[in-house]
Amino acid sequence: MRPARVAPAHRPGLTGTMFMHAYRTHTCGQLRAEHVGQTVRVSGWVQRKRDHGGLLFVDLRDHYGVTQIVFDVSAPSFKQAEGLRSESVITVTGKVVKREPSTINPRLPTGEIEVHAAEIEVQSAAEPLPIPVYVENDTTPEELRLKYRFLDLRKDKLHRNIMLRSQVIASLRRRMIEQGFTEFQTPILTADSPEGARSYLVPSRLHPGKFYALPQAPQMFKQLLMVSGFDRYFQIAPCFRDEDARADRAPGEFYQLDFEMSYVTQDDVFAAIEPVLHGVFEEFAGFSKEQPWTVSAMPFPRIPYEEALLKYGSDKPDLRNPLLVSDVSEVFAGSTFKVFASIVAAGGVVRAIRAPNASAQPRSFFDKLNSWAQGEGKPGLGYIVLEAGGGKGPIAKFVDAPRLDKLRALTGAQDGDAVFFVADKKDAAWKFAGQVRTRVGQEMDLIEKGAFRFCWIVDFPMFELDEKNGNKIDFSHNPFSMPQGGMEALEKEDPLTIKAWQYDIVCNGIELCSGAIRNHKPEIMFKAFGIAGYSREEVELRFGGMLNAFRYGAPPHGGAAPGVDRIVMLLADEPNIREVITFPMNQQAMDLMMNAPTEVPPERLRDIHIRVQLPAKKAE
RNA sequence: GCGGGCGUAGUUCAGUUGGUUAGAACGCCGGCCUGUCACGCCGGAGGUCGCGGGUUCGAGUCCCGUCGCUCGCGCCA
Repeated sequence: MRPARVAPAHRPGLTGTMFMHAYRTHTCGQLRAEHVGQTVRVSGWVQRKRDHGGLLFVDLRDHYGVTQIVFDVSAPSFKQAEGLRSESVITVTGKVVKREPSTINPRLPTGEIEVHAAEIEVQSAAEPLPIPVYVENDTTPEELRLKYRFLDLRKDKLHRNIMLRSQVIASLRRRMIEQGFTEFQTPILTADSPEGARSYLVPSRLHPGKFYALPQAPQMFKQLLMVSGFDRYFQIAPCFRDEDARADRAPGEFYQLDFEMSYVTQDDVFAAIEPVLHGVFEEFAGFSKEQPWTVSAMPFPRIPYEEALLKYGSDKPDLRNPLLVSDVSEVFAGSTFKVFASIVAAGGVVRAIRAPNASAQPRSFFDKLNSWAQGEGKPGLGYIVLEAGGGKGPIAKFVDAPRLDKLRALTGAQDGDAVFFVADKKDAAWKFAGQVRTRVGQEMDLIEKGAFRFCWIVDFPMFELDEKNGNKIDFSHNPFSMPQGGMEALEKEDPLTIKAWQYDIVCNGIELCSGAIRNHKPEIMFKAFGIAGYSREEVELRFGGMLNAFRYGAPPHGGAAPGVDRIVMLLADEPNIREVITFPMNQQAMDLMMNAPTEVPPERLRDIHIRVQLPAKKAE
């Protein structure tokens, strides 16, 4: 890593050390052959010590690199150095010496030289470490890593991930400002929004019984900034949601590149953000990699929501996976394969995943997938292997020649391929077909490597049926999105067919960004909420602030919010989002290092008018 | 809330069909070592086998419960 700041150079002519900086003249990554002969002072952590009795080597590490320090038994500092434990912080003063050719370490940028220590000062002796800081193949349990995060962050990989994060955020800022966006801050203590995820609540001391909420996103504020005429807003915005964690979802808090633009159509939003994301991915595609990964060319492909569900079995398709899903219901409709035929007759569907050249796979390949499917709670995973113009496999005998031809036509399958089947009600079928697509792609090692594959998912439905609540119509995504077709569509069309100006960006199967053209017309909002079962009064009560703003001249506007943590996670090629967050909480939303959340003294609770009512303990 | 995986020394792990005093590596402590860069060699300390109960002559091992971590489902406008 190149030094971000330059340490004061050694001043020739000063032979003593009394005029030197107290801690360092150079960083541990800085010294080269050109410094040979200079007396320098370096400070850092004792990464490793190799004690030869009469000669002792210390790898001294700081943020910038590692320098080998040599202590000779004749030096007064030798005894002190011998007693050092790993990760102690020391300051060493000594002469830069060229290494003998045979002792040069080509793996270190500073490997041509070493510092012969004349003086040592121990700044901070380290106790024995609870977790190893410098080992290869680190398998320290995460619980301990999080508790001792300050040690964990010293490790090269995590240290570089966090530096990457900072650089990515700086790059995003620069690119947004270059596109004419202005950064704003918005409140952290704000009002609870009744829609969406669970909010974190903060009790008010001055207003007994009332609560602030931490923003799930600065959604309303950014729209209000548009109403205020600022035209192009962005913010690296902290967002707070009290929802359960996942590998790619940090509990509690995360960051979004939140932005909003006035007088724009969906295409304008795409044109604004695509170069930013494309640019930042191109810029950092080589992070920690032998070869930079390739990034989808602009414009990113646009896939309508319905098509994504059908062809990829997901609303966040991984385009690195070449497998596609197709609907083959008609192959089985009225066929002798009663299981599938009856599902189709009952309104269900049969979906097929073509696996090219899978006939070469051993029987165990299909058995393994079948038991995997059973493990997912499915009856199994049916398949047909196409060979010599016919079909093989457990269900092939139910598929006669004309139906087999139809299957080939619908899936594009040829001899040598296998086709897997998923039969179920429509929603369950696309979902599981997507899982099969992923699984088969992984098992056959078909997932493209070294690539960031982007796409837009567009035309999300405005409404959906909430089957858990008696088939009530509800917003399927964001209630503030503008329905395609506007008021006319709301008045005349079947709500379940109305699309919204709503879009996601997906990269390698991860939802990176979500956004919409907003509904800035109160009348259309009342109508949309009415369809979802909310009265005018309720809408007024819940969103009065924003509705009011829209009554005094609101520009048409829209935006989106790419997730910063996920961007960094993809660039760092980390499977877990905690690897790109400096001080993450664990899956239970606890900060193991700072010990949060924690109980507070009763007087603090009295201040904020809170009485704790703990859940009843389970009966023994 | 539900399901899968894991839980043995400071750390990573091994531990046979249930059978003597639970082992190894790294780390730690002590000693030796002048060219290492994962330095090497010798010695030593270090264990409520997550916790509770049960079966058994005998449990790290089998059974039940429970707790913790993690991955997933639910959840995530």
